[in-house]
Amino acid sequence: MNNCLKVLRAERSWSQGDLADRLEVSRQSVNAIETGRYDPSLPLAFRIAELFERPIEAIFVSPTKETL
Amino acid sequence: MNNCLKVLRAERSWSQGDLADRLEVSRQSVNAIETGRYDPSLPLAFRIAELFERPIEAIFVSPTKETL
DNA sequence: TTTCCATGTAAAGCTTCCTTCACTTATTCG
DNA sequence: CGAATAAGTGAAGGAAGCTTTACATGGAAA
Repeated sequence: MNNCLKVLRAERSWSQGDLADRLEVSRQSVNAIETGRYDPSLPLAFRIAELFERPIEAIFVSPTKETL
Repeated sequence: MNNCLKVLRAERSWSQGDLADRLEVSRQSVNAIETGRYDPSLPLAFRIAELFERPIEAIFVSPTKETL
């Protein structure tokens, strides 16, 4: 599943470690999500959405809704 | 995590099995999510949101946002 | 160059999600 | 009554998310 975590993070000049601390997950988890190796759990997706003050749908893009 | 799947499903007079078919998961998964035994994965949450034509946040309620 | 920080990734292990099979209970309908 | 459908749950196993430890690479800055 595509996402714009990297962009949102860069806008704030946060490292992956900074973001991981705020989300209370490991730096490797943030990296894996950003590089598309796996999707976050729903609870983690909610924490991410709350942190960036955006709806989940504005951060993660369902594969069935990708632009063609 | 709280959700209103059961209500949305009842509004359409679907059984858990009906909903499971539309989501392409097992009936037990639908039941487990409805009864709060576990949260759906993010991809499944997207399919649910698309099926009911509502944002994820209108169906699932983050524990950090529950009404007190 | 050397040091420092950010990033990417691998391995092993645990937890959570999801499956199938199976059984139980309740309700409805003939 | 008996038959059928819906819902809830348990067990066992596979897949995915997340952890810690560890190492490699690249860029910035001294």
